[in-house]
Amino acid sequence: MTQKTFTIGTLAKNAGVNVETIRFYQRRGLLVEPVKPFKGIRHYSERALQRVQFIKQGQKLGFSLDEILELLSLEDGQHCQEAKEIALRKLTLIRERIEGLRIMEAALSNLVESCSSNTESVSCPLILTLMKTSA
Amino acid sequence: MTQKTFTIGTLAKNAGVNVETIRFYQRRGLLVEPVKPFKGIRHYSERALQRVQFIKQGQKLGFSLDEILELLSLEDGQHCQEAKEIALRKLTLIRERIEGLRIMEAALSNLVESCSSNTESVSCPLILTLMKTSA
DNA sequence: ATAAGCACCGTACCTATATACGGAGACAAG
DNA sequence: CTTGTCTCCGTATATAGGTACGGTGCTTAT
Repeated sequence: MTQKTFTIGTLAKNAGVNVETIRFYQRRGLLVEPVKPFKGIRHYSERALQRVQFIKQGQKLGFSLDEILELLSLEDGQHCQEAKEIALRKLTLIRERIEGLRIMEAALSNLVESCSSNTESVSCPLILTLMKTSA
Repeated sequence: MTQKTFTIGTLAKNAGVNVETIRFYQRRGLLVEPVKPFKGIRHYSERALQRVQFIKQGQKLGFSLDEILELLSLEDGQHCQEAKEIALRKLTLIRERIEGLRIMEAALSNLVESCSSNTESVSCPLILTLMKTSA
């Protein structure tokens, strides 16, 4: 089984990020810097690519790099009790976020609908009102 | 009907933010700076408070201030066609985000469960694997 | 009528998350 | 065996989102 590997440049390209970003993540401890062979260049694994993709996805979902670091620590195998605590904390946060997004979703689709039955101007006090209830 | 009003300080306190943050939001156009009575101080409405709360909630849900500005523009009454377009764009984004969060949620609760039946160490390749499918 | 506590304002500074730059060495293609 | 394209590394700069500072001048309680 030949393991696919990347240079930092191809890794970055595959992940859709800048080379400097990879180096930045290494400094931040989000990625391990692979050993550099004497007089050679570093090689990155498929797994490293997955990690970068995970980081980007995590960011889209609203997590900070520090939070993502915690999530990645789960991936690395942990003592059970600690892993469970982290996971439960994140679960709570995630569920709250989903709930908040659902409320926004409802407000917006309501707006779209009232907009479709009305060619004049619309406003959406709904957004504020709904947000209040969840704040 | 006596309208409740706030000074910038009480507004900030009620919203749980710093006074400077209110001023910052004004500069960014997220809040209107109320007129300043000659030789007096500005007064903020209940509505301004709701807006600040909305901004903070939006941030928790992963929106940038620019995105929140767009969402707030819906609140202000808009020409219908434009409002609908904005709303639909945001709806797509929100639905994607919810979906991504649900995947994370599944991965994490799976981890918690496998952790409960196992007092040793655990790892969670699930997270990466699931993320891959959604990336 | 004076001292405390805000409001007002401009400007400076801070943290997180990158992105850019510049010089030196590696490597593949012609 | 040169030339162009990488990598490597340290350092500098950029952008978003605040937060702090310092001076001035209201109001308000004493």
